[in-house]
Order: sequence, then structure tokens, then C-alpha cells
Amino acid sequence: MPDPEIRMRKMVEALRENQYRITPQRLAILNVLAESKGHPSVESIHEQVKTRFPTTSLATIYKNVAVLRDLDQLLELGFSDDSNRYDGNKPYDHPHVVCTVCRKILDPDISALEDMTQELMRETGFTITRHRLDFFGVCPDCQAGK
Amino acid sequence: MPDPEIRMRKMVEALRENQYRITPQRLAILNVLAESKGHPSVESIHEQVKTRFPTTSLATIYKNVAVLRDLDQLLELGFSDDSNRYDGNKPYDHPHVVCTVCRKILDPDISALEDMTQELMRETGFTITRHRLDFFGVCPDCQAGK
DNA sequence: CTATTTGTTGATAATCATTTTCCTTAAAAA
DNA sequence: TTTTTAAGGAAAATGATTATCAACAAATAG
Repeated sequence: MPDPEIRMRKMVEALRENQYRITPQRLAILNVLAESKGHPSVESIHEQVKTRFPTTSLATIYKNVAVLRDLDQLLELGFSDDSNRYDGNKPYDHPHVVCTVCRKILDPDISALEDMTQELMRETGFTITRHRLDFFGVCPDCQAGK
Repeated sequence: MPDPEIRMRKMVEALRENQYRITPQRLAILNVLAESKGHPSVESIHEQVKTRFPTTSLATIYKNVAVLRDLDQLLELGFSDDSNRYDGNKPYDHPHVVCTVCRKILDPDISALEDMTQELMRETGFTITRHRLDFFGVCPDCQAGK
């Protein structure tokens, strides 16, 4: 079974378990999130859902990403100077590399993250449970002027 | 010379070098920023400045923090679900540890940060120039129920 | 010291992503 | 099929931030 389908089922299951209704628009949104390789914005999700359901309202997208986020099925990345971006495939905290030119977002591997968190806890006495780690720069494509 | 005074002079110097005028309101804002031990919001800066200049407009605070930020004299921490916070004492990117209970913010040392950035550039091909690293948890005081 | 120039202030309107409202529609249970 | 009630759609509201513009004042020249 391909990954997107697994994610779809997982998200539908989470909705059912919490007594949310399964509507066509909702399924279309889940589909966009599960299929997406990037980190779509609400606007981008809206565009894609509208190809199947042309009357879909932006508010419907907003309401649904909020539901999924609250069910821990969607990672919401808020940016104070831009619209939020969403990750339906890895709905848990992880670092990001953001291109400041084209706004592309990558998920890099940071093997030292676990060790770093442990050291931070020792150093500060905090119990650290979440993080938001963004690195900003210019991606290879934009460096090449594409 | 105490730290706040050093910061004041540094910021005034940066304004002068860039042909910005030194106004009383501007000095009052610099003073709030240099004296502040925390990470004040625009609203908080406004409240403090108004005790000396009661007619000061919120817009004036916004315009001035933008100027200082553009001169790299002020670190702006944007939050998508809250107003921005500002750090006038360490006006360069650095990691934060945030207590989710009392909202206290610490500046931890992360010695591995430079190496990590280099590795990220190799791994992703990005040229990384900035970062925003927030770790969230509960501080020792709040763990103790204080 | 006075006049001139031009950046700054303060009040207000505009912006924009997001949220809320409210009425209509339709999913799910009886 | 009927009933209940959550969800969808359209539009208005929200709230932090930005833009506008007339009045003012800091800097500079004379």
C-alpha cells in the first residue's frame, strides 16, 4: 500500500474515532495533504480541492486543517510574515530548511537533534517536549537563478 | 559603563551612521529596549514609552522597531498566533528555550550549532544564513510548582 | 540666531491572513 | 425515510501590522 493511502486511512480513522463526519470535501482535503510532497498553504490546498469541488470555500479549508491539527494529524507551521504551511505526512515536530526566495521547505536529517535536546535539558533544567527549528537560506535552484 | 548604556550608545551610533534623526521618542524606545531583560512586545514598549511621552502613537513604535531591525540592532521574534517580541540586547539569531507555563525565555548555549549549520548546507545544498530555533518545555521553577 | 529642508510623529485608514457568524445542506443514526 | 446535528459556503469580523498624510521638529546652511 503506498504511503499516501496509508496516511489517508490514518487520518480518516482519527476523524471517525472523534465523531467527525466524513464528507467529500473533507476527503478531498485529506487527499491533497496525503499526496503532497511539499508543505502546502491553505491557499494551495484550496486551489487543488476546487478542481474537484469548485464551490469549496476557503473557510472550509481553514476549519478542516484546524480539526486535523487538533487531532495531531497535521503539523502546522505558522509564519508571522506569510501564510501558514502544513505537513500531513510528518505530523510531528521536526526541523525545516526554508528557501527565502521561492518559499520551498525541506525536511533535513539532523542526527544530533536528540543529543542536543538532552544537553539542553541538562544545561537549563527545562523538561523539553517540543521544538520549532527553522533554518533559512537559498535553495540550489534559486542560487542557480531558476 | 553598564550594559544598557553600552547598547544605547551602539544603537544611537547605528542610527546616526545611517542618517536617522535622534528624536526624544526614539531615545525613549532605545532606552526601553536597552534596559529590558526580557523580550518585550510592541504593546509593552508602547506602554513604557507613554509614561514619558503620553501622546506617543503605536505606529511610532512599529516604525522604530522596523528601523532598528533593518539596521541589525534588534532581533525580531515573530509569532503567528501572537504579537512579535523583540530582543535589543542580542540583536542576532540565537536559539531560545521557552517555558510554556510562565513564558520565560532563556538563551542557551548550543556549541554544536555552527557544525550543524555546515552539515545542513552540505546535506541540502542550501546556503543557510539565518535561523529561528525555539525549544519548548517547562522551566525548573514551574516544575517545582512555584 | 533664523530660515529652510526634509525626515518623524501621531491619528487614522488600509491590509491581509485567519476566524467567526449564520443560514443552508447533507452525513449518519434511528 | 426521517430526524438530528455537524459541516459547508458566503460574507462579515478580527487583530496585528503597514501605509497614508498633514502637522511638526531635527539638522543644516546662511
